[in-house]
Amino acid sequence: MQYDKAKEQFIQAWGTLGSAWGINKAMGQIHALLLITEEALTTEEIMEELMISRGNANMNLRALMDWGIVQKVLKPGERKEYFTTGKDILELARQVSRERRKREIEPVMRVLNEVQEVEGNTAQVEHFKKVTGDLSGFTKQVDGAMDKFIRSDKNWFFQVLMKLMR
Amino acid sequence: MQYDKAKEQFIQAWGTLGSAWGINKAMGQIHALLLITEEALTTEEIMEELMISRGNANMNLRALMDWGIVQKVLKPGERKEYFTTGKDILELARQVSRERRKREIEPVMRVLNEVQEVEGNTAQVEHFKKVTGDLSGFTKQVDGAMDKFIRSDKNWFFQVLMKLMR
DNA sequence: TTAAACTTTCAGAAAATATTGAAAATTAGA
DNA sequence: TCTAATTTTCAATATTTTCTGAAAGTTTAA
Repeated sequence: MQYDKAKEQFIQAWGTLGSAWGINKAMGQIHALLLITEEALTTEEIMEELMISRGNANMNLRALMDWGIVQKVLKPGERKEYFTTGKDILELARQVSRERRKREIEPVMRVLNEVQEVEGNTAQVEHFKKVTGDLSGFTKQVDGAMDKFIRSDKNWFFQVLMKLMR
Repeated sequence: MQYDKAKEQFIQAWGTLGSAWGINKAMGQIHALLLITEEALTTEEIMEELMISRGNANMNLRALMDWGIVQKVLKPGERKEYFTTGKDILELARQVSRERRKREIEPVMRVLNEVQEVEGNTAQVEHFKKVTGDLSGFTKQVDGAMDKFIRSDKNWFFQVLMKLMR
């Protein structure tokens, strides 16, 4: 397979995968492009490569920086901003976990705790408490595991996976 | 908190959470409603409760059945179809993992493998192979862990979490 | 200062996605 | 068979999300 073809396919796939995970296509594609490019790129280069507008490129670069997975690089003597992303996949996964935990798990836990305060002792209410309690318990466990993963060093994850697999 | 209020909030939250995970709002809400309702419900009841159209209810119920997390219940002597969902949260998580693995991990692994066949030995191509190779390795590990989780019995998961946490 | 280089914003346009509702299809009993 | 109950489909519509491009804003160096 030709490099250009492979690159194109990879960028395309990363964009599509993003969509399934609530990340928009352009954001996924910019990230893919930065991943496979060793040097940092300017907004211009990204616009041209992905054929997107300046506004779009700018917005999604900022979003990626919000997620903490893209960094701004300033080159001495240059006015333009360059962008790059870490090439360490495990660190990437950790950062994504960190953000999703903050953005999704925390709000869900808050709601689950609130609704547990429901009054009454009818079968209906008891059932409601049971289900939301179970969800809450499960969520807490997952949250704890994510926290551990996020704080862990490089080796921990693979060691754990090894243990799980055997 | 009143039951109706708690119910409303829970359904709302479940719908919103779904959106962040590529599942549409109505689908999440129907699932939430079935979760907290012990008895199976008809399409009519779901429409009324969530104030959605027949077409919408029907489509999303079918999607939920596709995911394997909602079941059709036929009551003897009744013409209408009733719907329900399993109340076991761990089993739910397992089923969702099973489907996401099939729908997302498999396609990504396929692309990553294809794209590795890129020709050339320039620094650019070498870097591309390195990054996609790393992604592929990571994905395989995650896939393996998910597979294990999916096949595991009820106790396994909590045992593992316990191990991770200490 | 000034002005060129560059970045950000944002209203409107376009595209993608979700929803409706009524017609068509299916089903089961008379 | 026929018909009424029920489910499914799908074109039209509404809503949400994303994207564009030009104007406004900011920065730096002369």
